[in-house]
Amino acid sequence: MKEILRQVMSQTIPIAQDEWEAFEPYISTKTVKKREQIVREGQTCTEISVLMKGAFRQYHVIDGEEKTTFFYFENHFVCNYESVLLRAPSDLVIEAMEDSELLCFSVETLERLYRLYPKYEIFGRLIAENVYLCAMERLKTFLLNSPEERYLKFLNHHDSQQILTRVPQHYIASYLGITPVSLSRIRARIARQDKPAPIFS
Amino acid sequence: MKEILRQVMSQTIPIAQDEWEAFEPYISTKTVKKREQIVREGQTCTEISVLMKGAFRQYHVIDGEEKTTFFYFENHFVCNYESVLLRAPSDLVIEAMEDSELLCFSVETLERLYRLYPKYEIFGRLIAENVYLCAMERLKTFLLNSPEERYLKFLNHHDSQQILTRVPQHYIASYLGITPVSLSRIRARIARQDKPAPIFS
DNA sequence: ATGTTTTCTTATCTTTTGTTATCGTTTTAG
DNA sequence: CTAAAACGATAACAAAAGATAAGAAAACAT
Repeated sequence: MKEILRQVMSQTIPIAQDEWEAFEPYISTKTVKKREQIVREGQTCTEISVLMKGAFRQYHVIDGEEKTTFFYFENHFVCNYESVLLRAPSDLVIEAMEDSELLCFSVETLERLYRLYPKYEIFGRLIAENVYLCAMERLKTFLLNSPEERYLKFLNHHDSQQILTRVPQHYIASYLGITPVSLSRIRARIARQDKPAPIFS
Repeated sequence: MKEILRQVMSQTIPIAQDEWEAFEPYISTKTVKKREQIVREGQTCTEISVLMKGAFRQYHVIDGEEKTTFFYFENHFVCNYESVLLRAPSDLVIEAMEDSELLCFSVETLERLYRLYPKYEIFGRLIAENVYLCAMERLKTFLLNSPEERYLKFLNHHDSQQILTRVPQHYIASYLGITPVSLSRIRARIARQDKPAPIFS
């Protein structure tokens, strides 16, 4: 089970046996029911998780409205990275969309590893660089693409069959920065273009 | 002169004398005329600069149109960080808005320092974490704020007197993800609210 | 200095998006 | 299993934003 985390981490940098053994005992498992929150508003995030099974969404509450800003799926790191880095209370919620299973370790543990093994410092940098690239990718779609293009890119990025069945559409709309009605229109427009009007009308 | 770079770097982590001396000889200066490009489309970015004097903007060319996506001012690092990290050709241009002066060093130099002094590895991580926080801050304004709120936040973030005189308004509009006409309307709306209609009309 | 270019505002028209409401369907909870 | 809630498509109307053009003002070049 924990081997999966090692594999996920090894995607960035190989980890030697002793380095892994200093880490492994500090990893715990967590099971979470649908709608449970693993990061709450106002609470500082001190744990980092890897999602083994299930799905989460992240949202801000603005004027009583939930604005979905991120999705988490299998094999991805789940945490409010901003809250971790700034040691500041979270301004967002991370909530399970399905019953889920996680591997967890504390930020404290990671920082201890930074000091013990320089390689984990590199790991920390690669993680930061990686989440930066993701954030930029996402930012660029807002600056350079229309909502429709944004939706199509979103589908391409994920397994579009899977995501459309696992994630309610109005969460996706929020994620794309548009209203559910608007997304519904975009979908109708795309469907119309894919299947042009029949010759005999 | 180069001391300023040391100061900028020391904002993240203190740098010892020997660590600095391993770096200092590899820093060069560069003067750039207005409209000159220091990062070109299609070219991989291999240099990191610190802006001593002047101002730059970063833009993507989409359907022949220049979409401004970032501004750089004094004491900030200037580079296409994505291109640096991925060692991939730049999809954007970084161009001087004013005659400018830079301190430059190569990515190669930084990576050599990573290997020589672990502290530079930490420095690299802190830089990555920092640019991530900036990217997220910006992303959130698109997801959570209206164009008008975005404009007001933008003014608060910078010296609003300065930025409005140094940066053409249509660049700002592009940066905010709206058209110049739209920004002009927003400004008119704000001005109207600030100075309500006189009693005698 | 002066003619040209760039920049900003404003007006008009069009398109897109948001808002609200309705309806049928699906999901959820007791 | 059934009532209630949530979800998605669609329509109608309102609001906002884009496109375009015209004109004034500022910046720029020679």
